Amino acid sequence: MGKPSDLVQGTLDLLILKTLLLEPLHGWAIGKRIQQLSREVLQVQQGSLYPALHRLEQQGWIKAKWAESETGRQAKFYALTAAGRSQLEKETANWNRLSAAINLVVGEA
Amino acid sequence: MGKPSDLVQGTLDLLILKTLLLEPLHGWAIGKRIQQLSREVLQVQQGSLYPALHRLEQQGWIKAKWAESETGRQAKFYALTAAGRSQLEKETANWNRLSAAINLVVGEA
DNA sequence: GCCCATACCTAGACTGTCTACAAGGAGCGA
DNA sequence: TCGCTCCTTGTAGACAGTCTAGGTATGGGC
Repeated sequence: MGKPSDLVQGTLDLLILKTLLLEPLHGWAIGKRIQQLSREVLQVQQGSLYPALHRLEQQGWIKAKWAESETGRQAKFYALTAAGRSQLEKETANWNRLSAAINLVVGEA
Repeated sequence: MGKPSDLVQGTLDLLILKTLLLEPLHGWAIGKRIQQLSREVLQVQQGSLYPALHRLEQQGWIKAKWAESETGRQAKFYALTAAGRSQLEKETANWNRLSAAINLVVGEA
């Protein structure tokens, strides 16, 4: 599992889906966006990111399309599907449930 | 990784250390305690719990001692060491940092 | 005698993340 | 033109924590 210093295991899918909720993005931008939104706390390694994207695409939660990036190059843009949106809701609820439960254990005198 | 439905990956050590902060407990009781404190949300499987305890003991964060349980049987009681206490602080801080970062990403319109 | 709750343990599979590497194009300064 | 940096995608292999599924043993209640 490497070192769980950059990410909490099992939350990457959630983070990716969430960043795609507003607009389609290409892989590289997704990593940057997560990093930026988390104020540089979360770092998504490429070796984690790309396999995750392929995983999500295979599940039918996101869909890829080649297009031109902001810098004028070809990039693979991923967009949330309907199934992806419902998956996002599910994962968000689960995260809230579990993190709240952990805080119950951790956060008491 | 099985299914991350019962636990958030990488948080079990933290949960165990925290439950041992107040008083030494034996393995079986630790699992029950976590389950109870989290209001039945977190379920610690024995196949996760015992390897984790051995791992923590090997790191010098907890220390085992055989004693009699509440039900009058022999049980292995684990107590937090000094190193374990500082590790608990470290892991707590890390959890707060990371979960806050995730919430920054997830919890915005 | 039998089952259930307590209490410990392990082997093997699963899987997500990490490190490290590979590859290529665009822009830019020297 | 050479080399550097940034963008952009990707793979292979190692690593490690959790799960499933099994095992052993004791004591109490029926």
